[in-house]
Amino acid sequence: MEQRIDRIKKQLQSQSYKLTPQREATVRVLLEHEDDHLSAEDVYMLVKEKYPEIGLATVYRTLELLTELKVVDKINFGDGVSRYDLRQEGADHFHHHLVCLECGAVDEIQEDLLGDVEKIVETRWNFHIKDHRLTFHGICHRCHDTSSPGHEKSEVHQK
Amino acid sequence: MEQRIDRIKKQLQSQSYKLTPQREATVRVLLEHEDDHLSAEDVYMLVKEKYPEIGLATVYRTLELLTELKVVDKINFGDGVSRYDLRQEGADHFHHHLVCLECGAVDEIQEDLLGDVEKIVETRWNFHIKDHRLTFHGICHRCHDTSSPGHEKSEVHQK
DNA sequence: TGTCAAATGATAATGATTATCAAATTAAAA
DNA sequence: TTTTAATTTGATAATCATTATCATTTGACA
Ligand SMILES: [Mn+2]
Ligand SMILES: [Mn+2]
Ligand SMILES: [Zn+2]
Ligand SMILES: [Zn+2]
Repeated sequence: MEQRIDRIKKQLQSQSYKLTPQREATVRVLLEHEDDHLSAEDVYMLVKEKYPEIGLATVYRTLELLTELKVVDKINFGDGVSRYDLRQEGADHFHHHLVCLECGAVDEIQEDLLGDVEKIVETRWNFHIKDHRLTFHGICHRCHDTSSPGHEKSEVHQK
Repeated sequence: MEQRIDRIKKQLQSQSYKLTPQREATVRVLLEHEDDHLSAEDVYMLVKEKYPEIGLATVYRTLELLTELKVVDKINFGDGVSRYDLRQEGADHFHHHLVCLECGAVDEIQEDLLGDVEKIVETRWNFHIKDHRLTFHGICHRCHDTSSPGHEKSEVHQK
């Protein structure tokens, strides 16, 4: 955790940005919720618990900055808000998502899986890939397994 | 074209919706701009040319309805607006997109390409796929081919 | 300690989308 | 054809996420 923050600090400083207390508090929230997909508002609420003076604009600015530095990825699942997803350190590709239409859960796929597809796109479309977004919509294993009557909703659902 | 509209009409009627003149005008605009990725506002402007009395709210409602019927897919490329993309008739999967970071052009990939990946996701994650969204971000063939000095921007760029 | 750019927080502004509601249209019933 | 009831529409207000503004604070450094 501390090492992770330290590396982000160095990354900021390498572009002559400072790791202010507000920025650090925001990064800590992101690290502590690595598996979630928080909106700016979500992050704001969580940071406030530890750093009540922080302003919403600062959270937006910090998330914007972290996106620029590729510390986080900004993603949109189609419910009118942007969500921010911490990148795996050293991962050269953004991970994929499984969005459940039943319970709203968002699960992650860290494996690449797209190697062959990207090779085809690069050569056949002559398109030089820098990044990608892959999201599957469907029924998650929890909703799938459970027989229809009275299966509870996941707590990980959006909105 | 007329046949295509006729089939959409039937699809609407099968759910007891009417193909009103406003809806037909909207569908025509979508068909005439099949390769583009229009925002609601874009559609509104274009429909107004043929049907000036139409209201913006009606366009939004029509696009919403067509999304429900899976005539169009709603997609978000990360510039604060939703875009509406006519589905290929009979295609069981939404097509993929290539977004150029240089000129903003959005190209389409109609081929599936994801067959193997989906098989893996279905079995290994026990996730029942209903739909997907795949977008590559990178440098398109036009910007790639052209040597850096003075290559013009595509007309297909967003915003 | 004094200086200056960077960063912050409060708040106003913007812009896309949605909600509201009275009027118009439509299809079916009488 | 008239009546009726439900659907659809257009104008406009409301909402909500995000961005812009600006006065104040902070931090690094001379
Ligand atoms: Mn994720
Ligand atoms: Mn498309
Ligand atoms: Zn589920
Ligand atoms: Zn390009």
